[in-house]
Amino acid sequence: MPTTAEPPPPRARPGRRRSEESRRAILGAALDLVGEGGFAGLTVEGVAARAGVGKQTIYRWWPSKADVLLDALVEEAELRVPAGDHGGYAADLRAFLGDTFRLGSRPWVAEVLRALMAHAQVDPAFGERFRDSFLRARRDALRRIVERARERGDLPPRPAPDTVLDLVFGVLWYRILATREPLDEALVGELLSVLVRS
Amino acid sequence: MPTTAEPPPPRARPGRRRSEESRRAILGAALDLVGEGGFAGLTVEGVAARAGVGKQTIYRWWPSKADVLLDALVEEAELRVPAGDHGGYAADLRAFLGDTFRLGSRPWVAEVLRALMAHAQVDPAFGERFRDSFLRARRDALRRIVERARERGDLPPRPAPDTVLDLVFGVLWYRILATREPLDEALVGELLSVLVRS
Amino acid sequence: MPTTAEPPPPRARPGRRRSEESRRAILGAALDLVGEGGFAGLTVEGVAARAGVGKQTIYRWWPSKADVLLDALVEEAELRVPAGDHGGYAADLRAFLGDTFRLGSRPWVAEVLRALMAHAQVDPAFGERFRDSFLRARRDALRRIVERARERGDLPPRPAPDTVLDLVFGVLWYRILATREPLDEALVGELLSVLVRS
Amino acid sequence: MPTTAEPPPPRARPGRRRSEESRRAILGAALDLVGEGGFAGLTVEGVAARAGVGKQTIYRWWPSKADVLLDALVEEAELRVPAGDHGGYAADLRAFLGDTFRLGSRPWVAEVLRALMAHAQVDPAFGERFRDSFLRARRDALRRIVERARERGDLPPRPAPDTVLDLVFGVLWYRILATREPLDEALVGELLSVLVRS
DNA sequence: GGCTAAGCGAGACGGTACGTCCCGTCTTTGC
DNA sequence: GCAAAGACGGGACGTACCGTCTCGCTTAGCC
Repeated sequence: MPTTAEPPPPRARPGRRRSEESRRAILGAALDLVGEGGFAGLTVEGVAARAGVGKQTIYRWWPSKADVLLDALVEEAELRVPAGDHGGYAADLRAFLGDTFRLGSRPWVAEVLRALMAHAQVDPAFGERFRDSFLRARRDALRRIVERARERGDLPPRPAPDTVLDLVFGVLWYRILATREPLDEALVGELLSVLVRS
Repeated sequence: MPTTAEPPPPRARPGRRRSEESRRAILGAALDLVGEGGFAGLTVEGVAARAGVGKQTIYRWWPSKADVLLDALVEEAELRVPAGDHGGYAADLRAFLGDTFRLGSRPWVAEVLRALMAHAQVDPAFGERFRDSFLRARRDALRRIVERARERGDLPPRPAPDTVLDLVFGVLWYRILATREPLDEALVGELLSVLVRS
Repeated sequence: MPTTAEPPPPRARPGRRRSEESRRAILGAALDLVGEGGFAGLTVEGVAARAGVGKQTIYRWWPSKADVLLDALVEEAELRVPAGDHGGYAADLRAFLGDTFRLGSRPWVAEVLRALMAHAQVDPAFGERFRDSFLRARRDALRRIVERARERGDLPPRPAPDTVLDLVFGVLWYRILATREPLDEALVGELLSVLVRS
Repeated sequence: MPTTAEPPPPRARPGRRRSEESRRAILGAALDLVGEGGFAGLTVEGVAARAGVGKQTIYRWWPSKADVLLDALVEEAELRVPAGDHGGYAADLRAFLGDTFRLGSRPWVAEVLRALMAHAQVDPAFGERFRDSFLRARRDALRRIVERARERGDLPPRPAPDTVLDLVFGVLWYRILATREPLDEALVGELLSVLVRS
């Protein structure tokens, strides 16, 4: 008799359930503290104290304080992947860049992104998680746009699809991390001129 | 006849001179420790112990351990600015990218660059120093190449000079920090195709 | 029937309890180190290392290293207050002096007493604690003996009770701190001849 | 021909002479600092800075900062030994106690005495110097008085001469170090009643 | 209703590194 | 050769957080 695949029972364990209230308080406190003192001002002890929570509760659910922050970012910033179809490569790109830059222009988001990328360099385990979840999702969204253009025959022969991703995210992160210049409409135009060769 | 102002004699103060031996030992120890354990393994106490030096001697001459590392990088990697004239924009660019990528391909250099950029996000004061010295010098070198091309009439109308800088360094840093893919010859080709529009 | 007020239960707080093992290890390490290198050889770092304990655990429970040492002395030396009734002033005094001198003749006790009195001069806050707890308790014990003699009519008119305390403890401490001559039976006789005027 | 003993030439060494000005500035600065922050506030670096002097100059002439302080005390307090003859034991004692207590009642003197006795416990080498010079001189002064009384037949049979010294200096130091009660006329009376048995 | 099993706030624990203070020494220029 | 200046190796300070480990308590499913 073949065993049928069971849908995993969503909840059968005894014991107290995870506190939604604490979870929210922790994410909120993490954002608060990063906003106030940058990533250097974000400590597990500080989050616990601010959230009115025991440190153990944080360590129980997140492997590091950067993971807390990443969760907070995803939850708070409504990080939808904007890969909708706007009828053409240029229009799709413009929409993607507009959405992405608009998000990265909110100061606290930029601050959190800086903190995450910095921590990814220092904590290799988090670095892997960060690349494999957050960064990959962003790349995949843009890759879908490029792929769609290729299928349409919309895509210029150069630069190659992967280079498109490197150029777009390279400039984005470089401005956030290094020059701190705004992600503005002018930059969208420059990028489009490079990528679309109108 | 009035005496003309003399250039001030470079040294007249009393007191023991700064120890060149200690300075070198500190820079060497910093590179060693970063190589062994990443930036997380770099501590002022560790550097002092490894270099056979008092902690105060480090704090006396560098504002933070990241500044030590930056000095060590500049001194060790012979960071010459490769803006020589190769006869044309494409050739100049190719030379610059080759030099730069060759340097960034050495693993310990990449490790140090990651550490510095990460610390620049966490320590705002160091961030400013890092931007205003190291990053600016790199940008200026490339800017001179672009400028020379513009004077020659060699420069394509798009992308704009500043965008060139953002694209080149954006991709460079993005690969170092995020994707960790190699800075190889293929990337040089891709960049040239975008920037020169052959 | 109303319930009568109950004495508060001695422990209801959450959180891990203080480690008795660490407490003992700290006191023991403090005595060891003073024995080996005098008070100058007693450092918080040394105690922590020797006791296998974090420095914070010491700072959490004692305001200074001298307080650690005082606790260790009180605990280790079984500092009972020898104010038993031996039938008369002279006998009481003789018993008190014998007990006290016997204690102060143990080399490590003398070493600790020197360290405590010295630190009391250097650290005013500890000085106050030292006077108000340790020194006061010793004085009170002798004062009870003198008081009992006064009630019995046993007490000579001079010296006044407070002067008795000053003379006894004065000589005791002077020998410990200054001359370092032994606290021997001869001194007991001399003091008795002065205080009792037999 | 026998060589005649030459009187040592009082000054023949080459080089700059010891600066009297620096010496005075150092002693003054030491007293200032002890007055301001107790012995804990007395550091060699502090004295050097306050006196406008190099640290080496201090180390050249004094083995420890406590020796500086001792010199300052001796120089400043005009520590004459008051063993003049007043015609009888009681009168001599009264004069000695009066002089001594008057000196010890000046707050800065008491502070310095506390510091010296404390440091003598912590630094064994200084302890020996302190006992063999300062403390011994005080004891000798009182011993001369007692001796004179003995020769006159003025001295009571008890307490023994050495006990007299222990009692007097014991009470004196005990008040300075432990109880911090004033060295007043009442105490002189009490001591006389014990020592003279009028 | 009692039992077992989480999860919770609280907080003490062994550690590591921080940045500072001061030590006592050494080295330089200048008198 | 003494003096001021000041850098040097070293050691301890007291603090801040780390990540772990009990506590007493609460909240859930299960027999």
